[in-house]
Amino acid sequence: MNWGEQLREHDIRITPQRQLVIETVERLHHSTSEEILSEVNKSFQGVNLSTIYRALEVLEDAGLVAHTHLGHGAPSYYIVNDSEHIHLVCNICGQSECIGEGVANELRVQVHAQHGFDVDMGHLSIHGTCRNCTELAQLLEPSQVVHAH
Amino acid sequence: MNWGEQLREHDIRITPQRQLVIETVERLHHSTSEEILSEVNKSFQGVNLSTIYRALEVLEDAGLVAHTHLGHGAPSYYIVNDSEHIHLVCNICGQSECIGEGVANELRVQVHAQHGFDVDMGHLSIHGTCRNCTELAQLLEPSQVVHAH
DNA sequence: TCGCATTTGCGAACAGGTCTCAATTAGACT
DNA sequence: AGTCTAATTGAGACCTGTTCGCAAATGCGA
Repeated sequence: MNWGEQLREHDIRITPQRQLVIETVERLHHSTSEEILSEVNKSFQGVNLSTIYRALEVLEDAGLVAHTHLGHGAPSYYIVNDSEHIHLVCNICGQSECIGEGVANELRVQVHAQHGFDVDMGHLSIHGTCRNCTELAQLLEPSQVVHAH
Repeated sequence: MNWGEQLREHDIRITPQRQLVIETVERLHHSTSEEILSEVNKSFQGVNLSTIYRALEVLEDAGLVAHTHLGHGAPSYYIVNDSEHIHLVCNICGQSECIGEGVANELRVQVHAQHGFDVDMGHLSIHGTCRNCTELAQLLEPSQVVHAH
């Protein structure tokens, strides 16, 4: 099923703006609303930021895109049928890396068994300290370590 | 070691405002900056919101308090030496429940082994659908399900 | 091709958080 | 106890990310 059909299933009209948003999110893999806007505006001026937000909202409801939070700023949007992955976000350097969702399978099963809670894996962002920053921190006084955001 | 000593260790001055913030965060268990402000203002008027933010920042650096994100709005602060726990946040009803961090132990070990990444368990919030909302959703048309935030 | 509900652009408004700066104050040192 | 000074505070302007209201434009079923 292509995205046009998916939208029609949800009684959502197909517009150039929405098509642009889907294509841009797909192309950028992970992007904030501002990034999507400036990318869209490279080929079509006059598309409004609130239109981007509204498009992302309906596309998210339709299950075509999803978002997660990398860092404290704007959320990051991605195409749902991209291979499932979760994010490791470093609190110190702010960089994030994608990993397969396999490591969280045990977690999902246990949380469901023990609490009846259905984990949204795509939304899962794991914060902590990446390998690089752990190694760097060992060379520095604790007081010299500055956190991102 | 009490919090006064912990602050002095980090060359952070002890002020009535900071004491109020620590006591309030401890009393409320989970609270946003606005909630802390209005709670503090019940006993002492004139404390400023930016002071709350600055206090939370230094207390977080000193390792006394930490925050996590429940929902899309303001982050939620808590005392670190409260028994370690992680949060399940329901995307539909918006409610969150605390669970022991045991279920994520396997995740932490694997992420460290495979990626050298040190998971910040206190910051971990797991989003998804709670038992209640899963059951309710089965009684409704999909289109009737309205998500929180 | 018409009709109309949906969608858009635009600007104002809002929420959460940060910054600047003058006035105050904690705490080290007489 | 009194002095000094860097850290801290209150007040308010400002910034970023997001939502809202409304008139004009438009997708799409009939």
